[in-house]
Amino acid sequence: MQPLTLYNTLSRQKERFEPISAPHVGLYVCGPTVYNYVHLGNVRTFLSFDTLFRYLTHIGYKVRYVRNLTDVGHLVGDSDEGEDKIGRMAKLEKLEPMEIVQRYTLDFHNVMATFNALPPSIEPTATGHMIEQIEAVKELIDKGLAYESNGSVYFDIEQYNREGGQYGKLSGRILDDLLNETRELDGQSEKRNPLDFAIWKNASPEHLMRWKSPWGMGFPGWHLECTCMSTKYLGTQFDIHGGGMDLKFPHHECEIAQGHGLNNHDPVRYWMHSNMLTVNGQKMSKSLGNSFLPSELFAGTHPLLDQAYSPMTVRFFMLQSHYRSTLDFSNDALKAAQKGYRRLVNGLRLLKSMTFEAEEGAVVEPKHGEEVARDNQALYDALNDDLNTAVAIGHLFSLLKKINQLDTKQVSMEQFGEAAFAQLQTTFVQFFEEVLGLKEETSRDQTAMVGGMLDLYREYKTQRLYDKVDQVRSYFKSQGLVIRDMKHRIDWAYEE
RNA sequence: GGUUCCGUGGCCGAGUGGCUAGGCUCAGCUCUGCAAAAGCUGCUACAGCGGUUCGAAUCCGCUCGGAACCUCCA
Repeated sequence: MQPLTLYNTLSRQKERFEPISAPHVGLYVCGPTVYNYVHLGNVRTFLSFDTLFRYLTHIGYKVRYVRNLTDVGHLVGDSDEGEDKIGRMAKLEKLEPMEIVQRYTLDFHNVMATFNALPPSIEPTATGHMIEQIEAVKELIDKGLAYESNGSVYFDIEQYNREGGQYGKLSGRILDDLLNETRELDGQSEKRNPLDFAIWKNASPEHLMRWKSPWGMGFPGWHLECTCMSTKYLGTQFDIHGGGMDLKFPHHECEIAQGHGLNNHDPVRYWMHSNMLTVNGQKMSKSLGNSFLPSELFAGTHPLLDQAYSPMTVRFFMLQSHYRSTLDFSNDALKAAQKGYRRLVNGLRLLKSMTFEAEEGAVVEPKHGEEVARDNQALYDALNDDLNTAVAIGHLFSLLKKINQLDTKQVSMEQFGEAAFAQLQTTFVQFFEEVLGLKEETSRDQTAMVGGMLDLYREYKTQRLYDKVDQVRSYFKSQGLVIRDMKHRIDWAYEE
C-alpha cells in the first residue's frame, strides 16, 4: 500500500493515513442541498473528493464512499430561525417539495457525470432517515445533552463541554470567545445558550415539510442528518470526512459534538476540507451572486467568459491547483488549462495507438526506462503528499514528452525499450484516466465535417473520379449516413 | 472586533531551510510544400523592511495588501 499522507484539519498537519480496518476505508462527504442548481464552486469540492476516492481505490483500498443529499432541514438566513430552503423554493415555484428535490437532484447527477465524477457508493437523503434522526434526538435528550423547548430540541453545548466535549476544536474556536461574541438574535429565547443548535425544529402548519415526533410536528436540524447517515453506513467512527471549508464551522463542529455526545468518542479520524473557488479573488457563492453554472460554462454564455469551456478542461483546470488552496476562476487561466489539457489528450491518443515493435538485437538505452520509472514514482509521491494533483500533472507532462518523442521518431522504439514503453503506457493511462478522472472528449458537432466531406464528394464527381466517389460513400455508410445524389442537389441523410 | 489563511516570473499555479516544479504566453532554433504539431533553447520569480542561519520564497518580527470563517453557503 502506498504511504499516503493527508492533511487533517483536526491536527492542522499532514498525517500518515491509516484506516481503521484496512483495506476498507469509510469516506463521507457532505453533499449539496438540492434546492437549486449546483454551481462550479460546489463542483470543485465534489471533484476534489472524487479524486481522493479514485486514488484510494487505485492504491488498493476498498472504499465505501457516502455522499448525502440534503433534502430538508437546511434553513435560509440566520441561525435557526430561517425557512427551510426546499420548502421555500417549493412555495415560490408552487411545486411539491419533492418536485424541487427531484429536479435539482437530477441536475446534480447530470453535472457530476458530465465532469466524469464517479457516483458514490451510497447517496442517502435526510428525509429517508427520519427515524434514525428522531432516535438520535431522543438519545441526546436521555443523555442530558439536549433539551426540548417549545416543540424544538436544542443541543446543549455547555453541558457537552462540562462532560469533556471540546466544542470548537475542529475550527480552532474557543468556547468562551464564541460565547462573548455571539450576536443577539431574534427567537433565541428558546435556547439556554445562543450557541446551542437545533437538532429538531418545531414546524407550524404552514410548513410544507414536517414529520410527527415526540415533540410534536417538526423537522430535523441540518447538522443531524450527517451524523445519523454517516453512523448508519460507516459506523460510529470512520476514516475520512470531507466537505468544503465553509462547512467547518458550525456544521462539522456540530457533527463532532453530536457524534461524541451519542457515542462517547469522536466520529471521524481524518477531517478534510477543500478550499473555495474564487472569482476575482472573492468566494464564489450564490448569495454573492458571482456564481457560474456549469451550463453557462459549457455554452460560454456567462458575461465574464469570452468562450465556452468543456467539462474536462474545467476538471483539468481544477486539478492543476491543490485542493486546499483557493483557485481563481478567469478566462486566461481557463484558456491555458484548455491548451494543456488538449496536449495531454493528444498524447493519450497517440500512446493508445502505438505498439511496441523493434528489431531483434536492438540496443536499448536504459535512461528512458529509468526516467519513466522515476516519473511513475514521482506521480505516486505527489498524490501521497496530501493529494498534490498539481505536481502529479507536472510529471504527466514529463511523460508526455516521451510520448511525443516516440511519435515523431526523435527517439526510436529500439532505444526506448519494450519494458519502458509498457510502463509508459500503463502509468500515463492509469493516472490520466483512472486517478485524475480525465478522458478524451470527442468533438460533439460533426456537421461541419460532414459538410466538408460532401464538398469533396461533389468535387470527385465533377472530375469523374469514381473510385474516390465510392470511397466517400462508404465512409458515410460506416457512420450510418447515406449520400442522396439528387438531380439538383447533393445532400446527406441518416440511413433508413 | 475575534480566529485562520494567503501575497511566487507577462498570466495561472506547485513548492515550507540548500537541489531551475509544471502549464500557458512570448522570442529563437530544428523539422517542414504550406500550415500545424513535436522537440530543443531562452525569459530564473518569490509583497516590503528587519532578524535568525554557513545558507530563507521557505523560520521569526513588523508593515502593506487580499481572502475565508465567526450567519445559510461546497
